[in-house]
Amino acid sequence: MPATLHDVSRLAGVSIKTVSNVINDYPYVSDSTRAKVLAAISELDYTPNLSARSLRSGRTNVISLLIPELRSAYFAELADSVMRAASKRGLSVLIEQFGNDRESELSVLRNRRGRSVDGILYSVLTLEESDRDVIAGLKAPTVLLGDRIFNGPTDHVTMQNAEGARAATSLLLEHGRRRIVALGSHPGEVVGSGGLRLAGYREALDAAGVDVDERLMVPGGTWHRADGAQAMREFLSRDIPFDGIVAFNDTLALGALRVVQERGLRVPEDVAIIGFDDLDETNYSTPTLSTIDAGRDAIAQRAVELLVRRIEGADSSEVEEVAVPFRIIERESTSLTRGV
Amino acid sequence: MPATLHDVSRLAGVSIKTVSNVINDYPYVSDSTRAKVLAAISELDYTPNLSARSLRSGRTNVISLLIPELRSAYFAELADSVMRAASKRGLSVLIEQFGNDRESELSVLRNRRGRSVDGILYSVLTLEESDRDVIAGLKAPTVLLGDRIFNGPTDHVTMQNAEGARAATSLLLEHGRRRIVALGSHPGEVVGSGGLRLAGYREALDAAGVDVDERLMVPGGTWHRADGAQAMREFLSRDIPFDGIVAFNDTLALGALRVVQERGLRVPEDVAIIGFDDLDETNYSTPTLSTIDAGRDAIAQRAVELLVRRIEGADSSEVEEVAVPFRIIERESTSLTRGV
DNA sequence: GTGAAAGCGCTAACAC
DNA sequence: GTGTTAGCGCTTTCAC
Repeated sequence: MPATLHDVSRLAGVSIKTVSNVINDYPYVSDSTRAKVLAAISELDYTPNLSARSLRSGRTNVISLLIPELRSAYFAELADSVMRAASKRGLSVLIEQFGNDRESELSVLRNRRGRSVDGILYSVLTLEESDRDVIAGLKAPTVLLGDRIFNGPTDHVTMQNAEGARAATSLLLEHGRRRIVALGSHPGEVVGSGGLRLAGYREALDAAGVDVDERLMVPGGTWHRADGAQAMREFLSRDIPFDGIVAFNDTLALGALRVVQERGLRVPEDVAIIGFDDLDETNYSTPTLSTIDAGRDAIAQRAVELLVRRIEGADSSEVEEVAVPFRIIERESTSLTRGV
Repeated sequence: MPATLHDVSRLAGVSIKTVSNVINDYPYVSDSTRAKVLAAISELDYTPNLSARSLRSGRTNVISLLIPELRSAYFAELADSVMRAASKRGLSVLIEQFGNDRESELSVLRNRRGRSVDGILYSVLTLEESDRDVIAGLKAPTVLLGDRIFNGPTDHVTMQNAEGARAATSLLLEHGRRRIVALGSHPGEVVGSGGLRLAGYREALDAAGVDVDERLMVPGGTWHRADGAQAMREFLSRDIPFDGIVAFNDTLALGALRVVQERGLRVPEDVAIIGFDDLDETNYSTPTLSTIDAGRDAIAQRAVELLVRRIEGADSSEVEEVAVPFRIIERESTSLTRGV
């Protein structure tokens, strides 16, 4: 039976309010009273009951992070960033996974009901602008991450997908590559990270006056390593000439890297490869992987910041759209080939 | 202002108790009453206030998972397994990271106080048997994971470290390797995954009548990829002959793999490598990595099961020590070398 | 089958 | 500076 405020107040010989004052750092408590109370707290090993506090205050100090899956390195690193940012503000993070298909994503959104969190960070995977009512129906302030829904009902933090992909593609072009595979595009997709990155790829080719060959746009399933490997195997079997790969995330790139080398092609000499996300791992592949750092850490920080603002309610201003800057990181998989 | 039970009862024209009965599937409610109540709930978009429910019931339906860091693939995969197991039992998981050193681990344990969770799964990194009072001081039923504390104050689920490492080493021995590096050992460590795996390594060598060479025991820092790479660079600079590596986790193995290949050594021809953990990624390295599947998924399931038993309080029996079985998974990094 | 009412532990308005 | 007290929304005992 854990001790309550009441127990503490009795032991310290003061009222319950005084104990509460001490706990909440209310300044006007005499030093001697404070000492008595602290002694009682420590003797009883008292800890506040957070459920009671939440009930009373209407705040839980917990936020939810909705992501497709934690096993993906990108989301693990994102979750880590979010937890650090949240912890600075005294918030805990409850992670909820929804998998990789639209049905389970919808179902998690609909069934989570008011899970008694103060706010929600939701990394959209498959939903679209037309699903905005599902998002508006969430029972807590929400900030969207990801790139499928713009002008949604809530604040939104995103990365510069098109610009990043454009820079990645331009880098390969500068290195003299002309037959560049876009790995991870989904046929006909215009929104979402895939669609936007594909647009950036096209822009770069156009700007350089290089023909766009639809056969070089290789779909990448759910962007896992196996998808990258599988897609490249299939692509290689079609004997289409190529000398570079812009992969739409690092995991795809690493899968492709493996397959390309398996076939005896050298990276970067025969095929230059660049990914997207700057996962820890890209520093340790053979060769190390060039990539776009899309600003995952900044995204987490801005998102938590915006969410806290909404939670505090101090700010009922216009919905914000924030795009954080990206950085191009060149490593071995594209190096030493300038001017070829 | 969210609707309360009271609002619902008023709209449905019944008492608050009846609404509560409907929500909690109490059987003796007439169909017509139930229908009225459900209609009111849906009209008001009512969701129970979990804080109030927790305050009243003393249960939060949340468990904490304490791990060193989510960015490590192993812990991301473990967290995923735990969340799935927990979700089957209606529990949410609050992940708390404590980093990689003893001080922060202790500090998180001490300061988390009664964070109002029903139970705690704690993956021990640096604490030892002598720290058992810190663990006993946790304010909720706890199940330990990992391999530093046996005969602790709580249930404990572990993997077969020594047996797994022994099997891994034996595999290389069977392939004719005699100069096998133990990567990730910490000098003088006897407890913990590192100490146990090193013991298994020694056992295998002894059983095969192969001399143990202390110079082949290479420390691996915090078992990250960079540690594996760094340790192997240093080891290679010392020109000690070797033909195999038993790495104490997959991440170390992947870091080592990279460095070994960088130096022009062929895997598995010149150096056979085997890891530990069966990370998703080991299927996609070049070459694919042989490894020990230590049963991460089974560990998560058993741990949640044990924790739930303690939470329900139905069972105050003896503390349990559970070791889940392991599996050896042979891939390219050790293949084609039998009998060399 | 349904209703009235107590109380979980805390915070904060208000009184002294 | 400190004490009293109402009430957050829910579950549950006990009447009816």
